[in-house]
Amino acid sequence: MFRISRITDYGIVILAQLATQTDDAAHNSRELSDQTQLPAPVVSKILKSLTRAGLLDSVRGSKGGYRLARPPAQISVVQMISALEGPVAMTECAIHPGACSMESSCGLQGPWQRINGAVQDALEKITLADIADPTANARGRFDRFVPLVGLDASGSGGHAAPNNPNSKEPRGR
Amino acid sequence: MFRISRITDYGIVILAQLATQTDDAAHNSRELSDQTQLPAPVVSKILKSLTRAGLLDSVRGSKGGYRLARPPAQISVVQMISALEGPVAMTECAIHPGACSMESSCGLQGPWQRINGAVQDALEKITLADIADPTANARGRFDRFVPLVGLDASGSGGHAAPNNPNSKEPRGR
DNA sequence: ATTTACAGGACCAAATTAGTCCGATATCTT
DNA sequence: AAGATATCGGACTAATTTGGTCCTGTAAAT
Repeated sequence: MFRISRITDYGIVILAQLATQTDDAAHNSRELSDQTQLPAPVVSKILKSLTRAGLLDSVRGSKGGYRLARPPAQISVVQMISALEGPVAMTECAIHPGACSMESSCGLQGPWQRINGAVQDALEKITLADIADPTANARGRFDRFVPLVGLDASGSGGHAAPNNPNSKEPRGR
Repeated sequence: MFRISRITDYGIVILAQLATQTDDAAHNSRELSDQTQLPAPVVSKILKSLTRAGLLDSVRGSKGGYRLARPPAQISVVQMISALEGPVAMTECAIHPGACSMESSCGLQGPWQRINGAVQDALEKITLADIADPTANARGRFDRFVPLVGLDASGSGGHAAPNNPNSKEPRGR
């Protein structure tokens, strides 16, 4: 666990797709659905969210579509996640002081704010430009090892491919 | 969103509680439930998971209970999260190469592994000793500002307090 | 005017998560 | 030896969240 949601996952795929387009034209929902192989209604929904969050500009009407609101290097992972699933907040108290009724007795708000800040810093440094850069994909791969407690074999799969009611085989994104 | 699960949240509270105990005695489930004000069955369940993951040692029978398996400084946030909700993996492909059927067409495994690594690094550096240290709580608070996209007012609350079917007021953890 | 495409939500089904409970086993006390 | 106290492991249910679809309205181009 500790995953981003599927919608966010898809959203980043879509953003990466848009980042690779060299022209400045608007790309419509159907086109992006074809390119990413993601279900059209889902793509549409995600594009709307990204637009509302200010990551995309939209053009209505015929010849309309979407384009990045700013250069890929200025769109961080934090922004992408925030756009699609709300602020990066590992706990309620990390960003909403006063929301938790136990706040007075539980002395963990401070630590959580620190932890959350550390995660945000890490995610802030990585941008859409890094993600969409094809050479970056090969670099940085398996270049570190982090021992995991409880890394059991129950990989449980799932989470990355859209549900396909007809086949047990995930058809992937 | 992008939250840890409630169980993990509780688990860290429990671990912090155990870390503050100065004696080397085993503390039982009921005692910890009283101290943390968390529902007894939930505390029990969490303690079992933490034991299975190797973060706690358990003692059976009368006078039995739980104690930390090692010093708080040697228990990182990554380990705590991993123990209760599986490995820290923002996407499937970040830790399970081959699990996603789109892996060949989607060029994002590399980036995701990097992103995941960055988050793990951040979470690795913070330990139970930091969390349980009362002076650390005051420090590190509001000492940074990270602009968030989409930080709307829909705080939506919730997630931090156990469900109480009888009262609409969350009774907190 | 018609066509194309975004905007915003309502809505349902499926999957996850939270929380409870039970029988079995191990250990201490008397 | 018997009884009391705790953990162990897992089954089970209810509530919440998420994923995904669809429908009505609005804006722009032809």
